[in-house]
Amino acid sequence: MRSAPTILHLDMDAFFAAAEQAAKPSLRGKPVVVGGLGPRGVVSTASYEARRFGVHSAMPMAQARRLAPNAAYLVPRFSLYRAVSEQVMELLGRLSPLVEPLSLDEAFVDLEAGGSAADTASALAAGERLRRDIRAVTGLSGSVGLAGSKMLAKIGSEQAKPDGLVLIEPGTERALLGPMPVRTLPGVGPATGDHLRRAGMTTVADLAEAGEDELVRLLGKAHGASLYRMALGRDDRAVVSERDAKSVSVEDTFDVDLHDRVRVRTEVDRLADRCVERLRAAGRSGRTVVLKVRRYDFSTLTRSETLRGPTDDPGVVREAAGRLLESVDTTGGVRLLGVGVTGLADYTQEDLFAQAAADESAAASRASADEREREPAGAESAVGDGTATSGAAGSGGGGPAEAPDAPAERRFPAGHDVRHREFGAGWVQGSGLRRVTVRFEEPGSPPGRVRTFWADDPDLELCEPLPLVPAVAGQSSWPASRPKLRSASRSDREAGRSGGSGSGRARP
DNA sequence: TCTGGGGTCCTAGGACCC
DNA sequence: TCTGGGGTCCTAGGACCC
Repeated sequence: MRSAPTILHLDMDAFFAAAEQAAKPSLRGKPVVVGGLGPRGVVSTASYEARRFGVHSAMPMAQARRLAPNAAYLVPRFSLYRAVSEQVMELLGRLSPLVEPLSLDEAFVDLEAGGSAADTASALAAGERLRRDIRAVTGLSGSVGLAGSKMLAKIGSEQAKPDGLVLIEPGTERALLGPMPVRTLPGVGPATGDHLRRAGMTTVADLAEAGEDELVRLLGKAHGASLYRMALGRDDRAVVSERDAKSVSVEDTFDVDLHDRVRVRTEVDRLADRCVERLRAAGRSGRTVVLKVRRYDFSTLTRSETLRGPTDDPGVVREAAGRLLESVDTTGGVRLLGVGVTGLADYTQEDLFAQAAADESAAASRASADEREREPAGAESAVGDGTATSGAAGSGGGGPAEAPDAPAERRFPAGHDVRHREFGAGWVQGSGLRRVTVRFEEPGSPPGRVRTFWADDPDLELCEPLPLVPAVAGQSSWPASRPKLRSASRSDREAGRSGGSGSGRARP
């Protein structure tokens, strides 16, 4: 607890949706929903316009479509959000070396450690200046909470939303928290909330009154004790930058439940490979392999195996995951599979035995891995205009790995940026039936017009997201414009492969 | 057409060791 | 040895967060 409100919490407003609206002028002021477009997708972020229809995060997409049929539905574009996030984090870094990112759109900043504020007036000034800078550099709005602790700074930014700033003066915490619902406190979710309500506690004041012993009895040692402290407004957690990841995992939910054991095993292998890719990219290795299985009835189980030493070998992880799969009953169908690695160490291969054993199987399996790179072609549409938006039905089993044997068709995912040789920059409003509908507009432009092309039109190229605000001299650069991004080279590859057949615009 | 994907932390029981 | 206790590792599951 500090006597001055020098802990800042920043939370970008409806981040993914707001970034899409900034990128697509025709969507500004309209309901926008970002999330998975497949049959089992959920909402990542809804714009404030969409929230008025009752759409919110984690809601099944199907329900969102019922509530807001005319909203624009877009898949997340993480390369765009990461680029904007880097701009924002760079601005935070100017306030203090002590910045703790919580996600792409959220962070704590220790203003005192940065020497940028030591009292209420200067903290307020820093917060307001930050909000102005964020808008100038990214075109987006963020909300700021300022307080003497992390918890209250976060509660402050929540209260400030959207596009505001709230400063909680140290000393006023208990009076402010008292009447609030218990769910306001971090760590109180649906289960704990119910638990407390059944015990007759609905407000933060109720918790403070109950006392620590009662809360520990109810919720367990760690949770009870920390909740009691929070209820009193006590929170001494420091802002910490640079936390090492403790696990790496990947998982896939399939459009249709998997029943074929062989197919399940194949998917586990692919997930193991993807997991190891990420592990290696982070320069780490891990000792415990975790398999996650969600069955047809949503029951979820995990099985884990700890190796003798850390590994980053795909063969070793595949085989461990495969062994774990043996112990799982999958009759009835599999909805989700996941493979993870924990017990991370910095990249050091200690287990030479495992390494040697793995090398053989890795070599064998790698040969077949290349065959499965393709993605399914399908019909999808970004705008809720009644167009069908089935997600890539494929031939039978469904799911992310399913690919038709038809000649490769270029994919134009709804919402992604494209460039046309004649018409310039735009984005994919819908695709399917070998056609692509593009709206030609970009961040600085007025709302643009729609045109439709054949999917194999050589004049049409998928491209990287554009900056949301034109670059200004002296301002931070646009991270996405750096050449290292993988997806750029990938779309080049795909474009190169589609040559041959005749081109020309379609006018359906 | 119910329910994503990537994480973190905590609990609890059993094994195993001293 | 009739009976104790603590510490650590492993495994499985659950709550929570964005």
